[in-house]
Amino acid sequence: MSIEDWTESFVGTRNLPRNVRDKLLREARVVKFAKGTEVFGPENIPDSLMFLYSGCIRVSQSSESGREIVLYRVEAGESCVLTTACMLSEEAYNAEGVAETEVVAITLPKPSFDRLASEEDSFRAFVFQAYSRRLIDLLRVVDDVAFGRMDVRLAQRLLDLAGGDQQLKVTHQTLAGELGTAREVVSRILNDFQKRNLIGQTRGQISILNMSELKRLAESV
Amino acid sequence: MSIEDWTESFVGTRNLPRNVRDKLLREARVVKFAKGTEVFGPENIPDSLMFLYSGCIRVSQSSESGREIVLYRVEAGESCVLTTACMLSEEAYNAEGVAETEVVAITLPKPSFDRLASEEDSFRAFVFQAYSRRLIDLLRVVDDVAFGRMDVRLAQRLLDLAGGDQQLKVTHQTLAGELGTAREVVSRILNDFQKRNLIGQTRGQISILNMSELKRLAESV
DNA sequence: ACGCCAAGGTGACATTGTCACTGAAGCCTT
DNA sequence: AAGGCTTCAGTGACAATGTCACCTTGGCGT
Repeated sequence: MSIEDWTESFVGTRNLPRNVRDKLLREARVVKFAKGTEVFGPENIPDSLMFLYSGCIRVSQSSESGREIVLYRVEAGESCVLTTACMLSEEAYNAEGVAETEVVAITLPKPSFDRLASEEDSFRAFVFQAYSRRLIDLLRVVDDVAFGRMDVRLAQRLLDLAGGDQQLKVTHQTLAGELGTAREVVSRILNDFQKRNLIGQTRGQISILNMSELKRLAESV
Repeated sequence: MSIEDWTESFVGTRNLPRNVRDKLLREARVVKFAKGTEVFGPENIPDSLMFLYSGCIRVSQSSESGREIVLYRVEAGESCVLTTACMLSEEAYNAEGVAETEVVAITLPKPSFDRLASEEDSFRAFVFQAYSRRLIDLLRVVDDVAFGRMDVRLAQRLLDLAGGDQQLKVTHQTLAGELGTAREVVSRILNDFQKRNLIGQTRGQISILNMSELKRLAESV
């Protein structure tokens, strides 16, 4: 599929009438972000709605003390509502989105967005759904951070990031940033995992040795 | 203002044409909840959108282990979007809303909501704004829980709940539930506050003795 | 007066966060 | 190959927070 056909990629647009989609293709702009680039941040609030055509955006929040926590990831086909949320309610916030891979996004100017949200039920449902998903994501984060054990959360995140693989290239510091904790804590727990032969470690790399046991730990709520 | 005029109470409806408002008054239902009642919960998901005419709903999340944390409060004039969020994305969640005072709410059936969101810009903006506010609220909660010091958070919450007053009727357990921590932790910190003459305590009651110093502590991010 | 129950206190211990270091691995440059 | 730099990880001490078991107290109803 060529990028000209991006309306095909989103559940909110793929069922729209052909003429509406053609209009969208004219009105929207396609934007690319290199891996590692900031897509949005406290200093950099886009004034249009964004849809992710391809790639992955990591949305995280950071404290003054330098700690960081990953809130969720925006994947292809999803919409990034946090920027719009912030646009609407003019409160400060300190979340930022970083392109985790190369990212191709569609930005829709606010007037086009408004018209679409008003005229097209399926598009409006898509946007509401996007908001809802993020709310639920954040509920999950709150639950984890407030009530979860760090070793369990780390086990979960290892499995998530590995994505079925056994090898995993990630530093302790990065894992700490995923979970909103300190590197030392991650190191302690990983060393414990290693002693229990759940994982092996080399510099910047982790290999899962006992996936089933790690899963058991991750689910031992 | 009589309750017949509720469309006057919401920024999303008060500027609608008279005939639209009249239609709303016919379609919506007015619901009351007694203080302490569960407005929604994991077992009890309403299938309509709710607007709070009067009172206050405390939205909290609880863990299996019995701990609890207050996510935000829905005040009069606001909309409670979490229920809709959950309706849309059919994921489980364990947040619940409890009427903190007597509550009068307006429930709008989904078809009416859809029509309104489609036809009326100001109503749609109102709903988006409601979603946005909750997203921002949750970002704040994540920030506090992940990075905040408990004594600072407790000082903030005391001042919030006191609302300018000096006296405050609240138990340690309730405060723990506000912050997502354990009663013992609250007791420890309150005893520390007392030793420093910031507050006085009797059973079920706290009096703020040194408001300015408590504020200083609450803002010492 | 009595018993009951919710509210709160306490000490021991586990987990997590912070700080100040140290050591080690990889990657330059020469 | 040798040195030197930077990033990554390990460590011990301590502080903050969470958990557990158990105790005391205040207020209430009978």
